[in-house]
Amino acid sequence: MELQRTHDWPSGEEQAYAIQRELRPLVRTAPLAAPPRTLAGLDVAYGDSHGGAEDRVAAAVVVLDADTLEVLDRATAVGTAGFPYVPGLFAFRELPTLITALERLATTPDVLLCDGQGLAHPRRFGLACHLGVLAGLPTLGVAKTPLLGEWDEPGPARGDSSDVRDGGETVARVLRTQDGVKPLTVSTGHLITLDDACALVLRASPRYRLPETTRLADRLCRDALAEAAEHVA
DNA sequence: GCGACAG
DNA sequence: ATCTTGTCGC
Repeated sequence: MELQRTHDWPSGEEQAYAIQRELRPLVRTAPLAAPPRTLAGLDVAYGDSHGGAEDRVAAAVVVLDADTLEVLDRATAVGTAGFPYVPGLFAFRELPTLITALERLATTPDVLLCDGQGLAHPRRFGLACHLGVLAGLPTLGVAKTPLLGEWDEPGPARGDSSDVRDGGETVARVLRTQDGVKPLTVSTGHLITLDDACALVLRASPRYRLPETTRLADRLCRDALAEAAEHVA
């Protein structure tokens, strides 16, 4: 698929904040235009240290049939993080390599399931929102741990959920994808509603805590990283 | 000022 | 994210 190269990559935090201020108004929370036929999972694996801008990274995208969860397409890319890990600026670290992987996809997915936050972000512009604007596609954020907000503990069963509130607004929902497991934090990215985002995450998680999209993308980017490592040796 | 902080 | 043994439970 093709992506729009909307902006140059920031070299420092101030530039990164400026880009977030500029792009945030473009985010739209809206019902899906049509029932998605395909879902894409995205993830990134790290090679070297732990937070530096020079860290080796591998990104992966896996496209699944929205109903059968059968794998339809996949792509990977290896590169450098290019930005240090700063909570709130996380997208600048993973997006370059993720975008390269997306461009190598033979197809265009209907929805992108991102590893991290969407609206549940200090400036309401997490990775899922950012990628949604750049790709012009519906996106949602699925995070294993929350970044901010307050919420009540959801019920113990699969499907139980509770809204996450921050600064007087609902920014996400904690969602139990299996009985008794720790809930995931789901938030809207772009061109989707929170209800639809949660429904899709639940549908993509028939057996494990994490959706099949992220599980498969996680495996694929780890493999890509290992393969890149021995390509050197 | 202090602590917390997606991956 | 990543480094890692044993251990509790279905």
